[in-house]
Amino acid sequence: MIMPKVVDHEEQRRRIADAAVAAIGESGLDRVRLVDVARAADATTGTLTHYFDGKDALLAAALDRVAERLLEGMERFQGCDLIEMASFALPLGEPERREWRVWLSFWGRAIWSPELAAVHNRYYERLRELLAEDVRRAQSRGEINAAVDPGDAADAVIAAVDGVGVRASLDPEGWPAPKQAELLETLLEPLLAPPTEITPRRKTR
Amino acid sequence: MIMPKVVDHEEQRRRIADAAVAAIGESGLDRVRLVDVARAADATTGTLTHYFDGKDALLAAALDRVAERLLEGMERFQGCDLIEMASFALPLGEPERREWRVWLSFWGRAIWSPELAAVHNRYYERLRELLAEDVRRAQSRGEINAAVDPGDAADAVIAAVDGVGVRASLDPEGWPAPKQAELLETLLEPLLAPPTEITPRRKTR
Amino acid sequence: MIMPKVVDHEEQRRRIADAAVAAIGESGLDRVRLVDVARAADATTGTLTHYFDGKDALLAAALDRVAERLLEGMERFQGCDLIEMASFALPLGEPERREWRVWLSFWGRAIWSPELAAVHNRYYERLRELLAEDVRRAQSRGEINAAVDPGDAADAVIAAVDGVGVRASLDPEGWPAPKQAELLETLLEPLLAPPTEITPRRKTR
Amino acid sequence: MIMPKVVDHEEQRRRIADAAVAAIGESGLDRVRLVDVARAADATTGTLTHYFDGKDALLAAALDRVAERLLEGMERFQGCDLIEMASFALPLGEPERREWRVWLSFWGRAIWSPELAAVHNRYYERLRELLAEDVRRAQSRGEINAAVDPGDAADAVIAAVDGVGVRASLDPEGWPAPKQAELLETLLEPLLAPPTEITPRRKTR
DNA sequence: TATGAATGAGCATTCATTCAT
DNA sequence: AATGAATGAATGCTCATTCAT
Repeated sequence: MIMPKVVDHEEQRRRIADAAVAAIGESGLDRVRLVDVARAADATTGTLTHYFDGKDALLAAALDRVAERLLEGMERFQGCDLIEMASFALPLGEPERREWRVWLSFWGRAIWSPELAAVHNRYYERLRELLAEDVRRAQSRGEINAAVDPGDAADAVIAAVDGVGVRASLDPEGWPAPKQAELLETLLEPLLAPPTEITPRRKTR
Repeated sequence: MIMPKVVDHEEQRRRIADAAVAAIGESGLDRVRLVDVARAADATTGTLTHYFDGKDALLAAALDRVAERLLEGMERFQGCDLIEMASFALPLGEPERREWRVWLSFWGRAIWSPELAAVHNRYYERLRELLAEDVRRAQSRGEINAAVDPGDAADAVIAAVDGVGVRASLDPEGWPAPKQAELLETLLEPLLAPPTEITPRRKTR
Repeated sequence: MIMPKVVDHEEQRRRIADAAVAAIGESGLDRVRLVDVARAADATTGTLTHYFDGKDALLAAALDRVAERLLEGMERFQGCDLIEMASFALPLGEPERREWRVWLSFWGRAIWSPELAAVHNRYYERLRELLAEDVRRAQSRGEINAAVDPGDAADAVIAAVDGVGVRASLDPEGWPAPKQAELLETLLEPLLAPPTEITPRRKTR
Repeated sequence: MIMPKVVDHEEQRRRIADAAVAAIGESGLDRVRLVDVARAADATTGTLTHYFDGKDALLAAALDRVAERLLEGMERFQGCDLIEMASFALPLGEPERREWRVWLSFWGRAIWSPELAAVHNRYYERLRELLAEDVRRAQSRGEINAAVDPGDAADAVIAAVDGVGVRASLDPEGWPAPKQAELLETLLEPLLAPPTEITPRRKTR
């Protein structure tokens, strides 16, 4: 069987989009130029236009990649303790901080761009579903008060992670990993506590 | 007695910075041009450079103004119920949504600009202090469990507001005012609840 | 007798023109701004326009001042040995180097500006006259061969000084004072030598 | 064998630099705009930035070209009588006057720019070497007094040419070709005269 | 496919000049 | 006379996009 010499179009797109993420993480969304992306992808700007209809499309693809990876990260921790799982979405280490920088940069653009906003909302929907599923599972195991609406709980987790993540991203020095985790716990523990006579879980860390 | 020559320099700076906020709110931080600000300030670009050392300095001043106003907004509600007060910081109406758009746009830049990050962090510090004060007051009135650390509670409120605000800003249609308020309540109520028989556990660290 | 409160207009013009010379000497003719001159004159740009019709006129006045001072410098050494006198016009020390920088900067402009060229040529005429006078005097004292045309000799001195001065201005490190003086001597000594038995060759053309 | 892709990068740079020289010769160094150069090079300003890092770099390249051509001009006359050769470096005709205008304009800038000064000094060094070589040759033929130091003689020629050239450039009307040549002769003939019975005075310093 | 030369609109910035006080 | 706020034309530079090879 002869492998076609031509490159896999989709694979190339993904490769370039990843390069864009890297380039954005390097110099910021506002400052990134097409040549920066090209350089990061080991290609030329001309090549980029073969695969994307202009810069906006490329950036949208980059956002998509980030969202995809964030989601995959969450999926890996499915089944774990919910708060623990959520905390892994925080910018605890340098690689995560990097992804957060990119992710956060896109917020400011998404407000003005329906296309980017759509990517964000699609991601939030999937994440919410994923989390709600976990909540339901935990409730069936009696670990979370059954009175809590799984969707609401998921939204709460999302908001808590975003809120803590923003703060930590803007002041990385002031927010080392433990401090972030603690704040997340402070916010979510009462909500996701087991429906006992209210003995909140002991802190393990 | 100071006899100002012709114009009050500081007043002009403020006026122009406010115009910048308006312009950013109109077209977005990335797309705003100096002429847009000038137009909004009823001036020319040349005038802007009289008062600011270039575009970056002007944008930083704009961020300062937004932060100032957000803080002032919070101060107005001091003494009210904490959750109620916090909810007034959410993008519930169009004017607030506008401010949030600007505020949020700056996050993406602040990550790459120490100057902007400093403005943000300064604001967060002051906000935290203000909220912590309120928490202490509520505790002294017995409205909040005395075991809760006021600073931690303040951080929690900030994170919750930011988290909900981001979500609502990215999807204004999907997050009408009541839904925002509910999510905020879901997040904060257990934490800031009166010290019923259910004593939330003390923090160990 | 009442001294009028009003400033001496001419005196002010001179003061400002001198400030312009200083400012040019600081940052170069191309880069000097009106505000720089104003600052150097301890005035504001508005004041400058009271005394000069725009930047060009001010610069022309500055050139005039430099020429004036160069000429005055030469006059002080009148009567001395001609070569010695000429060498005092070279950029031997820092203050002279400074004047030369300004003077030289104007050459590039004078080429394109009849006004500035006129200042230069006027200065050259006066300098030539002054030098020719000295040559005549030296000839009458028998110190210079009488066959030499005083005007030609003056032109030769001017050219020699300019030629050496340019070289030294472009490479101050490579042309310390003694080296400049030597080259000037090499160029002028044979010409301005006493009328020894060696009759300088007759001009053929 | 090198197969140039599409255009010869260096060739293009030279073409543009030459266009810059032409543009400077047209309107002067101070007034020349990037668009003028672009127009002269039959290109756009954008193209210029492909080949040069901004205006300064382009101007420096232009200076380099002028120096190159001046040197080439001198090389063509190598072996001729030295004074005759030197006189060909003077602004005798319109094309030479043009080159001189450009060359002279750069003097005023080089004072403030180490980069430009370096170009000038490099050129002077090469020219000095070339002239000194010629002097040595003439000495071996007995045409120039062997007591004269070739390097010093070369410096003298350079200074004389520069001195006369400046004067002529500032007042082209007053300095027709013959007058320039005569002054040059007046300055250099005694120095470069054949070693007749008249021993040139020994250097004292 | 891929390259990179070329384009040119867009924009911040500079700065001489004007003018009301 | 002097100030300095305001103007706005001028211009270098950036960079996404196009296109011939």
